Amino acid sequence: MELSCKSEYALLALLELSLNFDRGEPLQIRQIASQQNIPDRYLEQLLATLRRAGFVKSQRGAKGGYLLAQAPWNVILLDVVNCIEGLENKDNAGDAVLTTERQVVRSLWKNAQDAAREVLSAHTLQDLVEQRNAKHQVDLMYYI
Amino acid sequence: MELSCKSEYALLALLELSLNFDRGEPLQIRQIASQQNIPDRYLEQLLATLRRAGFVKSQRGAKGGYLLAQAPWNVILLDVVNCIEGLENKDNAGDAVLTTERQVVRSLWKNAQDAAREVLSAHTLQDLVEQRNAKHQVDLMYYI
DNA sequence: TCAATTCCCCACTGGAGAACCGGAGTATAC
DNA sequence: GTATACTCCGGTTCTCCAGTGGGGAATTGA
Repeated sequence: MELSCKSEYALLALLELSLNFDRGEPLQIRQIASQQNIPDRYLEQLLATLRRAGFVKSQRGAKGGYLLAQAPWNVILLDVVNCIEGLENKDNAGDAVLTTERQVVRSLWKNAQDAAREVLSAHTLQDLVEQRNAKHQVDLMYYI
Repeated sequence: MELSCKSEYALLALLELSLNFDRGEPLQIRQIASQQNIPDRYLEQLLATLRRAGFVKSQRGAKGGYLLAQAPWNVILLDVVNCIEGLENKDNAGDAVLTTERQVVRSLWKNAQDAAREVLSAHTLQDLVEQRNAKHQVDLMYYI
């Protein structure tokens, strides 16, 4: 459960696509990448993962690009992170038997993990959009 | 914020030391390691870190070993994890200016992190000891 | 039809950190 | 004064992240 560059990039890309959701026009990798200072060849891979997981749709050819596959308010952030982070289910039954102490430590850790997950599962892309718009207003006021 | 082997090993070692806290006799690396299936040469490094951070005391020479430096109910688990995990404060001001979107994503992530930290900061080694004792009882009952 | 554009797929590299091993040194107990 | 056990320093192996590169396929527009 760590926010790697990967997840951050993915969330940023989805956020950009959310901001463009109404227009219906696809956004190109290049545009998203330059907007958010992400290496474009790398972002390409992440978008491929997001596409395979059904978060975005792609459109090939000239004037192609990426579109959000679902409305922003239907996309749970936890799902995105799980998808991008690979969601490796560490099989506890893997290495034979765990000592009682190990079980206790693991279960405690699971509690902490779940607390973090709960936060992520309580928000959607729409929330990010709204926060970003609110913050954008504030930033503009300071600018003036 | 991830439970690496490192942190798990450290917590297990401290848990073992907690179980031995009343006796006042030091526990040797070898004993802890074999008890919990931890490579002993690796555990040595972790205990060194814990010693430098003041969580354990060491005693050299024959009949030496490690002792808990504080009572189990005074050791916050979050502190242990921070100590062992290195607690790298990622300076957001590092790479110049962050886009509004990046700030929003980061702050959301911070919320999730804090939720996890809160769980860890709410428990001490004593809690682990109690859970382990309770679970041990249950396991014994099943065994009979 | 053809060229430009854009996504698609596979493979590779470089670096960082995790996990772990070995050896020489040093303090302590008996 | 010797065996015990920690201490410190270094090295190795492995995996994954971050980023790069090249060739191929689909679509648009002329």
